[in-house]
Amino acid sequence: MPSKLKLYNTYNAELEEFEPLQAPFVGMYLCGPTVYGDPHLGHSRGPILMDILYRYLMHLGYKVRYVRNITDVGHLQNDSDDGDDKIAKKARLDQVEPMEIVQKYTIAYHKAIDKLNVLPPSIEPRATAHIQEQINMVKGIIENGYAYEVNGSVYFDVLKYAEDEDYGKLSGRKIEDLIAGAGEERRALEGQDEKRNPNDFALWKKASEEHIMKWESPWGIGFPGWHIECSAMSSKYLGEYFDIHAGGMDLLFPHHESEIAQSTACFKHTPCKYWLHNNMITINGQKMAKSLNNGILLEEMFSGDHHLLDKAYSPLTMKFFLLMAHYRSTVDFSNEALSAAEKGLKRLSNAIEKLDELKSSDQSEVAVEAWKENLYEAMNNDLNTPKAIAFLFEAVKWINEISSSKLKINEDDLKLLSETFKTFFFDILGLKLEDEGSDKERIEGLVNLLMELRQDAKTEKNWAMADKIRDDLKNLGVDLMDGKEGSSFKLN
RNA sequence: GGUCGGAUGGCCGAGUGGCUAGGCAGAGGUCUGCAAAACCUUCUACACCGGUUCGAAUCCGGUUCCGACCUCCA
Repeated sequence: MPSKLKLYNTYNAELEEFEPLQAPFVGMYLCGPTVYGDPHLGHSRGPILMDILYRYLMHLGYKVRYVRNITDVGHLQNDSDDGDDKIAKKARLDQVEPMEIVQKYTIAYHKAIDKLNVLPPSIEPRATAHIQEQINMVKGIIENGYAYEVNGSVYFDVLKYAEDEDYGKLSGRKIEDLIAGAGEERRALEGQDEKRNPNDFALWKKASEEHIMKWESPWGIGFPGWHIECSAMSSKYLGEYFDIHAGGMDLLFPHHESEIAQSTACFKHTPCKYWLHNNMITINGQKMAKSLNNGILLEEMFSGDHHLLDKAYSPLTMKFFLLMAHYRSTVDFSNEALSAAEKGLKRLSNAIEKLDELKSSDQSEVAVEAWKENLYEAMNNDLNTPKAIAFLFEAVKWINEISSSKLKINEDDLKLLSETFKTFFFDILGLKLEDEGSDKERIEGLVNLLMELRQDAKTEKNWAMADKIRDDLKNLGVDLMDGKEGSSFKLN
């Protein structure tokens, strides 16, 4: 292998060579979804990024433990809310148990994510199943003097922490700016009067009477602060210092910054070595927001049932589309861009299907070895999937030319080309050939029969009949193509 | 307002001091009864203004525009 994997570490704001703490083992953590609603586009990018990383690390021979949590302790509903637990609130509206909501949307999340051919994580812990771990961590932080209790709530003492540690390093913020930015409005917000400093954040919150999801703790009945769950679960399953922690850029501050502070306050060192952050998704150039009425659920994307979508886009089209952009760039969804991805993926898929039928020659006019190195080089350069895909398209051109005998390749090169192409397509990028349905064989037989009839018509120069067969089949979603060696067909 | 990131051809998107990114769309051609597919060829580019340099889309400064975060919550 010519180069080593390099990842952009947000923590140091630079590209760094990836060195596992304890090779060949790698531990990685992704902040998972809050399961109080149907999964939308924004829920897909993190898992897809991590899926690529997970697959690639395993491909490189690492033994990876991948932890992706389910946040099932919701808190506030949204910015206009009044302090109820997010999940509990919805539960009351729907007259069901909170865990029923959690169950429903966890399943919805899995269903949608599975369609993207994303591998399941090694461990998928739930926040509600780790309350004790969270309490223990809060205790540890209090013992170390970085948190204080007020009226049954526990807050992290940011100023105290900032005296000893570099608070704000991850998100590039200075504590002075944060203090200066604390305006009047903040004081009006719930719980602010209990804090010593507006920047302090809750580790444990006292639960009100109506609050449904609550637990006993040394500080009374309450529920954990948001940030602590990831710290508690990642340290439990990956250790107090692990390799990779990832999430969306929107989580950089305050969530990840707080995780670092909590872990450092509790364990005396940062939680992990590499921080990866994927950029956000926009739709027609605008961010996805309820107020803009442009939020798209994953199921809506797959069914096409949304006012901004011209048609349905398959899960793999969507995955491929996301992979055509680098994970640290924003990616803009539009019908035009999605259909471009759809056609591009088809081009790759067609090439894969041709791969096994290629004939080798004695000589080779293709630099397969260098091409393979380019592919790895692209992946090693901070998982540059768009570049890797560009190289796959280069190979598509070769495959097509070899197929039409315009280019020669010898047996060894063909084998290498085929193996490498398939490895990247299936194993590393996690793509699949789109399912053409279970009746495939029967359809093939039927279409072959019609093609024979059409061939007879053509022999008799009965063009009207030949065209009728072709056109009617096209209306049924079967495209006929006449080639030198007879006709072939493709299902749409 | 603060912090950070971005602005590439009709669309999407890599790249980076001198060498074709790639996909989609467009144009011409090969093939074909016609068409499609495939292949070949090809057009459109680096927001704006200065500067550094033999040379800048790439580095530096400024301008404009866009995005994320900057509160409780997730």
